[in-house]
Amino acid sequence: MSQNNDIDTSDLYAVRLNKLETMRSAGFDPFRANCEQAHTSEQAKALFPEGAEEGPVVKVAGRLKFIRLMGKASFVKILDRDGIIQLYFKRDEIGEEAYDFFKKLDLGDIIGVEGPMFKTKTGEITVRVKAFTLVSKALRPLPEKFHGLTDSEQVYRQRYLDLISNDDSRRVFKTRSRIISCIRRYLDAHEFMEVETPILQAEAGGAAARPFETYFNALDCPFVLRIALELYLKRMLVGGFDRVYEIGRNFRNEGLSRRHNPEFTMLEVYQAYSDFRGMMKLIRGMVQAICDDVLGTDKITRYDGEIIDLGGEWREAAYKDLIIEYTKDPDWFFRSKAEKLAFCEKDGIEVDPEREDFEVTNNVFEKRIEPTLIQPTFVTHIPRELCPLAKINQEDDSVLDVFELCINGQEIAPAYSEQNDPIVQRKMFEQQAGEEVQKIDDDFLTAMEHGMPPAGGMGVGIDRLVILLTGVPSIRDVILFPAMRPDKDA
RNA sequence: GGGCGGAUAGCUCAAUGGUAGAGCAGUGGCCUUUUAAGCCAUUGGUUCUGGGUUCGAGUCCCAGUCCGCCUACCA
Repeated sequence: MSQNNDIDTSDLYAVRLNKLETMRSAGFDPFRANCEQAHTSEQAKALFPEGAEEGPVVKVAGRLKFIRLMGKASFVKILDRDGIIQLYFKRDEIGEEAYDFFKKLDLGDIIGVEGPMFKTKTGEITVRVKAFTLVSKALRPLPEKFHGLTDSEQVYRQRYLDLISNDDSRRVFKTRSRIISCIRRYLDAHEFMEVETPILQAEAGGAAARPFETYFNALDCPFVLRIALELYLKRMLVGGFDRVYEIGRNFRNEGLSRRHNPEFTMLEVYQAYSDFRGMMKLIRGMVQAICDDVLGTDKITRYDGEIIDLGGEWREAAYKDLIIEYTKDPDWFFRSKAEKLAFCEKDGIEVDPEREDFEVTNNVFEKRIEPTLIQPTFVTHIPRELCPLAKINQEDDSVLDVFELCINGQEIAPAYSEQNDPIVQRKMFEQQAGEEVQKIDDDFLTAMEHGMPPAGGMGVGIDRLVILLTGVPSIRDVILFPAMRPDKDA
């Protein structure tokens, strides 16, 4: 085994490529087709007998994250899907040739090892390596071992590097996955059925948002990516699948922000013979199940240190009461638009004066009230203009039988007693259509004319729920590959 | 779309308008229980791109690219 001495030792890639060629020319394959991982780092540690000095033989595998080479013996740490485990390589255990090979390994290389476990003098469970193999050579260096990767652009574009080097990022995405499986378990246990509806649609319905446009070649017509799940799931109610849900991606061709990614994951749930009150129980039960099964606590610490208490009953507050409380004006809803605009101006809330009266009020809600709703709050009795798909309240026809669940200063889940009167539904759509909000979906109305059972329905923004439950500040922290401009250098 | 901020070694970061540095990583050596291991030596730069001001620009000015934050759009 002779190394090429002409290589530039400052070129990290060239140095590693040279090592790789040296191995290959010595007949060693640095990229194995397989490697037995009999135990993960956590499984191995769990096998260690309480109070003992020595443990059983384990086979673990993972990526080299730390190397502490001390002459004729070394400690290293490898990372696998469960975390980190320390390995001890000793020349007298594995022989001089193997030890020399070990010393050539680089941070980032993936190895498999076998050996009995022991405890170091500081009590750390460690594998005493008897045999090992390099199973995949890393040709590029890892990010800085202490600070990890912080350059946000690289974190998003090369998320794998973020996951390798930042523990908290690993925690967040594992938690996200567990939250979603917990939601499925919860809904399945409540006899809901998971369905899949079209993402490619001729018309974007169920919400008012600008869709992404595409073209369906075989049908020779323009198509869009869905902006909501709602209208197809309600067709399921008509079809007799009276408890359905879908967890899927929605696409909205709009701006990006700390709370918005153009593709985002929605859960929508529909339960026939229920209503928005039933949805309250469902969402609270679901979130508290996640607290129990995934988080092990119902107190969430936000990135700014504030505690959110998800336990017990949740506050209920009527939209109008919140507005009156904030504006300190009991007659707010009898004021003219001009008076409301004057209030906004005085309060520093930017509003387009062309907006409808109810939109001016809703601006006050979104800008001034919603951000203050940190503790879970069901906002009820929302003005009818704000949603064309919900039932109108029987006592007060200016409001809807709906709630918007706000936690962490964000809207987490809106829920309705779903509109099932096709005549009223058409009228509501037509009123909206005047404001060029959404096109009337005649197929949907036809379905409803066949009779849709009374039902409660709810949409849960999964990304925002994960933001809340993991305590991170931005939606980009909970989406593996957030939307970004293509990298020209790539 | 608008405002503000950022971009320097593979990574994390320094550098009054005056010779571009440190730590980690790398390379060579020492070290048989380390914990961001330690010690000695050492390689590594189109300072995002393009213009301009200046005797002299990483630093000042203009334009652009990308990223972040705020804002706007967003039921």
